[in-house]
Amino acid sequence: MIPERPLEVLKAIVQDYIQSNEPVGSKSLVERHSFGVSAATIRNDMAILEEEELIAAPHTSSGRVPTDKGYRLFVDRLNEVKPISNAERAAIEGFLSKSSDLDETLGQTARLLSQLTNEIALVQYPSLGKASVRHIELIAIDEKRLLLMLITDSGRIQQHVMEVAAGYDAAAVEKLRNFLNDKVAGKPLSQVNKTLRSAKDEINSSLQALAGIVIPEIALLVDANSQEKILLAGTSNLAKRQGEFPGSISPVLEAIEEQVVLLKLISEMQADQHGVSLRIGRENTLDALSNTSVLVSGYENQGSEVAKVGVIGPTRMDYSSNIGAVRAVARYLTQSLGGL
Amino acid sequence: MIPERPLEVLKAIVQDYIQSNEPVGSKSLVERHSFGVSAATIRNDMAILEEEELIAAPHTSSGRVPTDKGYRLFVDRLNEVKPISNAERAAIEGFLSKSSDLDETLGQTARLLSQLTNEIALVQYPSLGKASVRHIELIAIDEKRLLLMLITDSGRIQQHVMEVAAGYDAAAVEKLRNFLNDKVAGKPLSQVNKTLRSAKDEINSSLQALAGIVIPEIALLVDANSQEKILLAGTSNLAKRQGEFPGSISPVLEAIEEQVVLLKLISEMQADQHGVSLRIGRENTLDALSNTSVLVSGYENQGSEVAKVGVIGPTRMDYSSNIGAVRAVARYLTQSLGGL
DNA sequence: ATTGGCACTCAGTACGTTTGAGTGCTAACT
DNA sequence: AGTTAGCACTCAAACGTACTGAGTGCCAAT
Repeated sequence: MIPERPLEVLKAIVQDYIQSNEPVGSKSLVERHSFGVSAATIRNDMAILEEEELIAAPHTSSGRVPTDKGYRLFVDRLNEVKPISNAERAAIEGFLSKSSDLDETLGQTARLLSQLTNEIALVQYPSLGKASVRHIELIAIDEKRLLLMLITDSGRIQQHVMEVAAGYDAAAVEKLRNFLNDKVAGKPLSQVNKTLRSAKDEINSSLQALAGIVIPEIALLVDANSQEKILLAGTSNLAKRQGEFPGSISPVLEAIEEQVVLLKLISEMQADQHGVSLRIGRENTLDALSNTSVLVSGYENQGSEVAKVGVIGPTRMDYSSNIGAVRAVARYLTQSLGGL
Repeated sequence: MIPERPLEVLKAIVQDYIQSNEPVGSKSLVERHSFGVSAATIRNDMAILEEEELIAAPHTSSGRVPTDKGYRLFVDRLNEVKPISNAERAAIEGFLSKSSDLDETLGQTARLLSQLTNEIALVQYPSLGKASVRHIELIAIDEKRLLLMLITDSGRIQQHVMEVAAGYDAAAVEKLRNFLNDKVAGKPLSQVNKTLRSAKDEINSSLQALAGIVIPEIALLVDANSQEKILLAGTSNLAKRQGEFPGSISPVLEAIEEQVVLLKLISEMQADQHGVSLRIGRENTLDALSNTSVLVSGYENQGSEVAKVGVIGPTRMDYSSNIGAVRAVARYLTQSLGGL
């Protein structure tokens, strides 16, 4: 395998390049790090690294730049995760403690993470794939309108207001609610629609009219529920650095605004030993993201449901800090949601 | 005042410049439009326009570019609003008809408008300033948790799940709900907190513990309610055109991600004769937006509440089309929300 | 009021030169 | 065998110079 010193050289190259955004050459390397050997020796080591495709030269005689493979080795074997500073920790705690509802909390989290990392932050809404119905509520708002609520065992609540023909009966609403809860409470969301469809016939004929309105609305809520969603923040962070970014940033922005694609991408990613999961450059199957790295960590809502939170930035990102920040934010988010 | 032909020339300059993004000169002007006069004459007219600061030259000998003042005159006096195409109308109707809840609808609207205009779209959440409480609902989810809901007369619903000390009484919950509704139903949101604070003493002592938990939560919901919010879409549209954009786009992105500032800006804007409201370049008090125009129109939710929807783009934007698109989207949005 | 003519301006482009950071290789050294 | 100094070589970027052409401004003629 590759001997020790060349690996140290790779580490130094990655660090210097992340800092300066300039291809780094042998001379500046020996100046800034104390290898105890001369530039010529470093050059030999760099030749080895280049042989292994861990670094590459943008053009024939220039400094070297890490390849995706180089970053990967760096992250996996050379990089110590930098713990977040106390100030940052305080910021996270301050931000998340005053959260009120889920939307608010996730929005805050995204903004916070984008400020912490100076990258684009993403927060996936908790998936409801495995959730089941805790309760269905029907409330009369006024003479013509009913409020339908769907409460899942993960604590997520969705509601919808329906117009119904005037003059329904309060007792009927009560009856229908009890009927519905009998049928679907405890059932996983995925089975709600089927269950209700087959139960339709059992309904007391006096309730049929009302049920005919309510049941399709339940179906809508269930569908809306299972549709996943991603929140973004800090898009300007990418724009701010368009100079340091190879190529154009607009395909990147387009790609990540395309929720479906992004969801697919992050759902494919499996957590590694750090509890975080990282795709570097072309490791992303998306062409538009071939110059960016995607870094995510899972967080938990109510102990079981899991979704992801993370950042997207140039492959030349500060992995040490970002991994620390993403991990910390995911942890605090889990904590904050547990208490919701 | 300025005679007729120079105004026609200004119109042509604006149109050509919007199309080509090149400073436009007298020669190309006579080529592309049939003024029936020679380039030299057009030059004289251009001298008048320059005198009036309606156009300016980027450098001594080059074509002319409209100034903010030029765009303003163009929009106010020369521009016919281009009605949206049938295809676009169909797209809007298709999109908005399948909306389910408010969040969904507004999100769709933002995306739609950004696609229609190729600009950044913004949608303000309906303001709740004048809304009042229709109903407060308290529901027991399980032994330890209560669901609190706040329903306003505009149909917006907010909910929050609270942990309460185990072993509260179902009857007590019922009582507290009735008490709360007696006190605040029909009251404007702005008075809810005050009313509840002064009503605290009237509460039956057996309910005090529960009320002590619930009332602060209501306050939180009210506050969250009155906090305004803006949705953005199509940020990549700006990045896509960074080439045609003078200066850097990142201050712009930063500015519009700063909700507070943006809210202040659009709330200052008053609708003009077209039902839309437009700030061109430096007319925006924000420095960061000195190269952009902000175009908004009001929409209505449930007949009275009003919020804004619009686009942000370079001053060099297609005002004809964009005004048409924003107007149409605002109209359809009002319509779609009316039926919610 | 309009026009053709003309000198003038200046961003942009093309092209050759210089500069310097950096490489790769070899031969000497430990 | 690993390390090093030395050196020829490469090439992007910076710089300088010249050229081009779209466009102006002005004047005298119509």
